[in-house]
Amino acid sequence: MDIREIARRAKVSTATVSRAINRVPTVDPQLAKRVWKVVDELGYYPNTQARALVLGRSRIFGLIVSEITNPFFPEIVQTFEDLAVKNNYEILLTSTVHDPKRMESSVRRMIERRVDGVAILTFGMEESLIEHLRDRKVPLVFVDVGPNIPGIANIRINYLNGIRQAVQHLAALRHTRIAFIAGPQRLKSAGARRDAFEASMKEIGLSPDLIVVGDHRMEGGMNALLELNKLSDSPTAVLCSNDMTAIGVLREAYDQNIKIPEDLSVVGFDNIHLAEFTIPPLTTVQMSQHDLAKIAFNALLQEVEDGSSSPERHNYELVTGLVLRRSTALARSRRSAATPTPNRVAKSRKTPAPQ
Amino acid sequence: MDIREIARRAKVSTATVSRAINRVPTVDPQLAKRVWKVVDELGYYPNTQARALVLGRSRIFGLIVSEITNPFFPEIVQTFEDLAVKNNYEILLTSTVHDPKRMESSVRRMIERRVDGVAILTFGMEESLIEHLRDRKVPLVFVDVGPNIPGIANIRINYLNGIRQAVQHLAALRHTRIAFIAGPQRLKSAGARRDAFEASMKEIGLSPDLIVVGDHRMEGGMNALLELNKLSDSPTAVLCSNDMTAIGVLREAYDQNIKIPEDLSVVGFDNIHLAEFTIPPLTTVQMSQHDLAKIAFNALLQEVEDGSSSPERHNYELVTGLVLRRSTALARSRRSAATPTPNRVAKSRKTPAPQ
DNA sequence: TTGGCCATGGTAAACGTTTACCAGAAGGAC
DNA sequence: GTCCTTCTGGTAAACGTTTACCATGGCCAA
Repeated sequence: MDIREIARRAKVSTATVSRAINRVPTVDPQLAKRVWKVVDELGYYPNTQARALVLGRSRIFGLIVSEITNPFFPEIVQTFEDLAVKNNYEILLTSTVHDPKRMESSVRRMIERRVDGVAILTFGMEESLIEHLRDRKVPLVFVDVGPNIPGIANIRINYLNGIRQAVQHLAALRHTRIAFIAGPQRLKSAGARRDAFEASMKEIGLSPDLIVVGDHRMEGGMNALLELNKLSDSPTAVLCSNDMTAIGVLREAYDQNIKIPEDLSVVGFDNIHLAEFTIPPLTTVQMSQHDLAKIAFNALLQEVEDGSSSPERHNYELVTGLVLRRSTALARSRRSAATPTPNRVAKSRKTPAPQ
Repeated sequence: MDIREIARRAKVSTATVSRAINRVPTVDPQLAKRVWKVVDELGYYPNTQARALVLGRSRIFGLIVSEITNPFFPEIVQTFEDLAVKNNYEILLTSTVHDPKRMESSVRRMIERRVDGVAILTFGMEESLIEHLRDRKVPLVFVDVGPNIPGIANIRINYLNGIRQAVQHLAALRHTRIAFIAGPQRLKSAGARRDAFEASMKEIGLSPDLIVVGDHRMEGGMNALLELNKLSDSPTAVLCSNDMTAIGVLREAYDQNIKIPEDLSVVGFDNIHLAEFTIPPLTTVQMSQHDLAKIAFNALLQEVEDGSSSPERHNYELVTGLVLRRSTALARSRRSAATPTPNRVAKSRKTPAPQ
């Protein structure tokens, strides 16, 4: 169904229909009413791609995340979505699952669909891809230390702040053997967290040598704790590069019958909603997903609406801070050296579902 | 940058460029090579909206979920995305957050963007909205008992199967006071789960009267357990309408110092990835998100590619089954009636993050 | 009455593709 | 050499909008 169809039935021209629909004030109220009547009767919806074609604006924002199944991201996506509906935008979501090929196809898809802007929340993206976007003048916003390409909005995250609080919190609880479970090495954001950890440790005269790398997922957290416990002088506290890792640690500790927080203090990072519901509830570094999404969206919106990308708008900073819950406690004066008895049950109980 | 620009530089017509790009075999290999060279040099990407306009196909599928922050959905979205890239589709995601207004705008957006099909994974949608879509001949696929509109593909979920297994499992562990924490009442899917519970209980001669309603979120699970424990004859086992609810139950039990599974057996539903990482790991009814997404996607794909919507393809069934982990155990012969001592800490510890 | 100005709506071009249709070249048969 | 066929590539219309530009008609002033 056409705008022409509407025009025919309302006995006006397509121009008038278009004007009526877009509420151009110069159109006679009588005519407008006639047009709207037909529109409603026929259940006509304008074709956005035709409109986009002539307007040169698609009203679509791209959102590239690294892994939608990591609960960190859905919270961002939801806020982004909320803002999108409010502003009459769509969001084109891609999840790169850390795969370079997928990153490439993400970027390609964004360009082919002629999105009006892209928010990049995946961290290991090749610079060449980003330049590809920049060359087409697609407004871009980066979260975190993106490659330092001039003219691209960056939301810097102040990791140090929150991580320093976490480390000092642990130190105040008399922990000295504090381990860090890092994220995937190629991720800049993971690197930044790790750097913040090292800096914070050194600040208070502790050596940040207990570092093992995970994968920002629960599985990695489990393995990391396993590894940490093999050490002769295993830590009394672990700081994790993200909450999912911490959840894995909690889980592995349960298997090993290590009591949290009595035997081991655990701190996460991100403060995803879930962190309030772990057992025990997770002390973690907060970084507001909501604010993050909001800043990203508005940065894009401004750039496309104003056209201008004033340089002072190009740097945003997101603060982080510690939120205390129940996964941290005073370090034991002397931690028992005996290997804790595992209560891991036989594998055979993990019956796969019939299918 | 245009197809015309390419044509000019390659010294051919736009028709040839189009044909070369789309790999039409009748075009001379020499010419094709010339075209591709220019395309690569200029970094040209076809404009999909122009293409969609003339083709009458947008290569976009709509995906309406009820709450992207519920971990159940991201797993579906991921699979959907995977299939989308493979088949050169985009997905237009909307999250209705149980808001009728958002459902309406979801549908409107889908239509305006001229999606080629819609998968509906939100459950309380008004029939009128659905008919709106059907009237425009948009291929539709429903998960679960959608309204019974003929000509719309339905993925029926066999709840009874899995829930019966769960109930029988609990009964075999000598539980007789088995409670059910239902989902939001207006959700048909939640209703179906509840019905399956009631039927399964009756089958083995137990009365399904211990039912309290939650919200399919962790908060609701916590409240529900609170309520259940107020009862004089509180249950020794709880079956939850979804895993998030179960996670809430676990969490509340922790606060109340109720040991899982010794004092209380807990069973979830959905088998989200997280269920393997709760404490204790959650026994739950499995329903493969992956399969679900796959079926939904393929149903849509077939309908748009074949055009035909053969009726036998209109009904799919997804099986469910129990997966045993560690949140269930033998019922205590006599459960202590004493109220368990809460170990809930003072509220003041829940320090909000600085901001 | 006539000329000019405003207000309003219509005509048609443009956005960037695809493809039906056609034109021209090449080659073969007579 | 002429005609027919085949193969390949070009011309132009179409997809559904928006909007610059123009036409019309009404009103007022002289």
